[in-house]
Amino acid sequence: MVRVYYNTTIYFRRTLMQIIEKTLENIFLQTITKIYPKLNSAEKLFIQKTHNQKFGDFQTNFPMSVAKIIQENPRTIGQTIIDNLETNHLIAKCELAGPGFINIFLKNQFLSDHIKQIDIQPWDFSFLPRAGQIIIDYSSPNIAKPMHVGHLRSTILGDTLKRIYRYLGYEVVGDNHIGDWGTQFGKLIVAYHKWLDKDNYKKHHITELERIYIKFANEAKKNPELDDQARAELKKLQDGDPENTRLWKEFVKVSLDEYEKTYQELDISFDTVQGESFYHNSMPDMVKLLLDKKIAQIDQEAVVVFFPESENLHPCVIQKKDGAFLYATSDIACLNFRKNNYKVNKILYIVDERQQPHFKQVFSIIKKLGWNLDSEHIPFGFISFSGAILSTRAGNVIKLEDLIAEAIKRVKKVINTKNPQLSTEEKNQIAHVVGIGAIKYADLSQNRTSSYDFDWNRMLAFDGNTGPYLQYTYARIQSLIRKSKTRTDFEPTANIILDTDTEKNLCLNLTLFPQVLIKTMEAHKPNTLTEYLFELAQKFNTLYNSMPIIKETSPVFSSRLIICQKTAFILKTGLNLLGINVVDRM
RNA sequence: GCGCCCGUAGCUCAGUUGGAUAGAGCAACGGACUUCUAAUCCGUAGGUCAGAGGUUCGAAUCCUCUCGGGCGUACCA
Repeated sequence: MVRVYYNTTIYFRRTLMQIIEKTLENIFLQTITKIYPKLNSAEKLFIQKTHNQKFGDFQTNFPMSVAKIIQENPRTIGQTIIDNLETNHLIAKCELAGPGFINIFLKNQFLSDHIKQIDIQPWDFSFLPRAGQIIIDYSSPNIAKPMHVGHLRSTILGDTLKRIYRYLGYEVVGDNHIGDWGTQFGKLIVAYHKWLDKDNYKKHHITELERIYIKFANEAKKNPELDDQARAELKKLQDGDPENTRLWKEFVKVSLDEYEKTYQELDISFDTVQGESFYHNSMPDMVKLLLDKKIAQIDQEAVVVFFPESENLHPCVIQKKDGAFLYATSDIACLNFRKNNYKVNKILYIVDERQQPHFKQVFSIIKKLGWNLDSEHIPFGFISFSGAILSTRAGNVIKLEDLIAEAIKRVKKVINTKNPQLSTEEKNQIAHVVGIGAIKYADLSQNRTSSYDFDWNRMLAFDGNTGPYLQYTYARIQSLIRKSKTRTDFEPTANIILDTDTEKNLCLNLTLFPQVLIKTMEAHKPNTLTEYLFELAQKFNTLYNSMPIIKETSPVFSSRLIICQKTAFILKTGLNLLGINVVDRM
C-alpha cells in the first residue's frame, strides 16, 4: 500500500487496482476519439470476455455497432482502430475477426502482475455514481406471523444487494419495513381475548398468535360479526386506547424478538427497523397534501388518486371511507420521510412481483408531487408449495426455522460420513455454515424474477451448482495452503505461469470479479454473481484434478499456490457478498 | 375483458448494449480415489429456444399475431 500525502487536502490514497475491462475501454476510447472525433458513441463501446479462447481473451463488437453511423464497413473500421492503437502494457495483440469483432490478447506478464495484486490492492470503483445513500427496503415480515420460506427471498436478496452496494463503496441503509400496523391487529386482539392459550403463548409466542389468527379467520367465515368486532378493536387501537396499544406493542415486541433469532442464524442485520406504524401520524398530512394539490379527489366517500389512461393503472385509494389509511398511504408517507431525512441516491424495494401495480401507483403519485426520488421496485417471483401459494391462514407454510434445522441436520449427516474424526463442536459449526450456505445459494442462484415451487431436496442439495460445492472448493484450497505452511521454497512474488489452458482459463476468470459485481448490482441479480463463482470453482477443480500443486517444486509450485490463494480470496469475498460464510475444512 | 410476468435438453434452470458453434446442474450411460478432501473431475448422449411472420450483416434476445401457463385486477398488505 502506498500512502500519498498532499499539502492542501490531507488524505491518503491507496493504490487501487484498475478493472481490466475499464482499462481496455479507456485505451480503445482514446484511439476512437482520435480517429472519429465527431462520433459521440462512447456508450456503444463495451469490452467483454470472450467465450472461446480462439477469439482471444477479451473482445469488442464496437465496429459493428457503429458501422451504420459512420457509414463504413465494420471490418474497415475495426482494422483502422487496430492500426492506430497505441502500444501499451497490457495488450499483446489485437485481431480483426468475423464480420467485425476485435479480439484482444493480453500480455502474459500483465496478467501475471495483475493477478498478484488481487487481495493486496482493492479495486477502483470510484467511477460509480456513489453520492448519497442507497436505501433498501427488504424482509418486511408481518407481525404475529412466523417467517416462512416466502420471506426468504426478500430477506436474502436485500441483504445481498446491501452487501454488494457497500463493497462497491456506496453508503447503504438497510430498512426492515415491518408490517406492524393494519387490520390484522383488530383480529388478533379479538382472538387474543377469546381463544388465547396462555401456557402455549408463554412457550412460543408467535406459534400461539398464529394459531389464534388462523382460528379467527376460520371462525369469521361462519360468523361475520367477528369482523365487525375486529374493526371496532382496530379503531380503538388507532384512537390510542391504552389497553389495545399495550397489546399491540406486546405483539410487535415478541414478534421482533423471535425474528431476531432467525436473522441471527441467517447473519442478517438492518440499519433501521421502521414499520408502517412509524409513518402513521404523518398519513393525514399526506392525504391533505394530495387533496390540496388536486392529485387526489373524493370518490364514493373515499380519497382516491386517478391515473391517466396511458398509465394503465387502477385508481389508488389512499383513505378508506371509514377514515382508515392504506398500504399506499404509508408508502407515500415513508417516501416523504426519506426525502426529508436522507440524501437519497436510490431507493430499492425488494418485494414480490405481485405488488408491481402497487409500486407503479405509488411512484406515479410521487412523480405528480414533483418529488425527485429515484425509486425502484425490485420484484421477485414468489415461492409456492405443491403448486399452492403459501399462506399463513391456509396453514401450508414452511417456517424458516424448520428449514434451517433440516438443512443443518442433513449437512451433519454428510459430515459424519466424510469427516467423522472432526470434533463435535467443529461439526456443529460447519453444519451451520454449510446448511445456511445451501439455503441462501439455492435461492440466490435462481434468477430472481422466476417463481418456483419449494422443494426440500432441491433447496438442500449439496452437489453440483450449490453453496456447499463452492464452500468445498474453498476448503480444499485451505487444505493445500495448510500443507504448504512448512515449505521453504515458496516465492510469494513468483511469476504466474500461464502455459496451459487450464491455468490461463482460471486466471482470466479471476480478473472478471469486479466487473461481475458491477453487473450484479446494476441488474440487481445475484445469480449473475453465483454463476460467476460457480464457473470459477469449476475451473479451479479442473486444475486441481488435472495437475499437481504442492507436489511440484518452485517456480511451478509457487505459481500454482498463488493462483490457489487468489481463487480462495475471490471465492470467499464473493460468497460473503452473498451472505454465505466459508469454513477451512468440511 | 384489461394489465404484468413467463414458455430454452427427460427434470430444474442460466443466457441485459442483438454477436461467432444456445450453456449449466440434476437424472442416464462410460471412466478416474494405495496419490494435494471423490460434497470432486473427465467423457458420451440429449435442442424446431412454444408456433408463425417481421426488423438486419446477424435474433433465444427487438416488433406483431397465435397457442399454452402463472399472477394481478380501487376502500387487504
